[in-house]
Amino acid sequence: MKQTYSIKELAREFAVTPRTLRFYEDQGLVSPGRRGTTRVYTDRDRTRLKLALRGRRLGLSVEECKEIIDMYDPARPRNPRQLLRLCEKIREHRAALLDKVRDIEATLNAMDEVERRCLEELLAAAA
Amino acid sequence: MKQTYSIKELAREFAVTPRTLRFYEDQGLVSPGRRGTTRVYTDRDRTRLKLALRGRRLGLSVEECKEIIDMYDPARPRNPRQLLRLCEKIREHRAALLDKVRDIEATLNAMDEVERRCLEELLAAAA
DNA sequence: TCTATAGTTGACGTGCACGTCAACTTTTGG
DNA sequence: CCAAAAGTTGACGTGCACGTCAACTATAGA
Repeated sequence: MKQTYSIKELAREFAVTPRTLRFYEDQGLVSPGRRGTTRVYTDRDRTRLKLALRGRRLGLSVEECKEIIDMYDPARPRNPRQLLRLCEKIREHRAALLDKVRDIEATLNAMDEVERRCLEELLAAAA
Repeated sequence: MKQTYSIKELAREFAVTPRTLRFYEDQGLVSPGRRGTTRVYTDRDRTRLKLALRGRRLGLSVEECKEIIDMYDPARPRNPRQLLRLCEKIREHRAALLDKVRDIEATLNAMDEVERRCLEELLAAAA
């Protein structure tokens, strides 16, 4: 459990370029500290990056990732009204993710069907 | 089961603009016929659109959607070598989709955790 | 101390996926 | 028959997510 990371380290770990990490900083997704002029990423930055990249892979925009991650940030203090809003948002996001799961399932089913026909044809060709 | 569709009809059905459908045609994703100069979409076009938009929602590029849809097209004749390639590709795509499912599951778990803490806090605030 | 390596800030470029006119033609309902 | 609605082809604009220099600075190891 290292506490800090260089930009190169995190870029390599997450298979992105330093440019991407600087871009995400511009967008307010992470705010690494500085040692002199050099960026120093904490575990919190690393976690936010991990979540952001996960969101990106699922097709979310950087802005959407930021909003969600900010909202879910456990360090953020909240009043009951905000907590209710958060619960609401969670339900929305969950629904959106379940929609995606349905898309994936539909695609997987279609792929199974194609594969089945594919194997059938191979069998017929082998005869 | 209508056989043909206007550009407006399909745009409305899939909640995109006609511009998008023309763009997809430029990219070779669909090739509707013409009645005079007006586009006439068939059920095949409609199916390809449905698959394409599903792919888009999952974060694929239009080009990727096209490749996959072309490859899976049942109307396409294939020799055994191509069939084997297709099976290979299906395995790849399936693996990619399962990766996405894992991302979604991880996100859902994180959301459950946030919701749990959220409800706890609400409970504490109510006391 | 000197050099190689890593890091920094601009600033401009790029590919993608459309949006947004404009100018025009075509089709359809009254 | 004629107006309104729908459709067409360019062509340029836009927002996003970085890529790609350039020019410079900081730092660490021999």
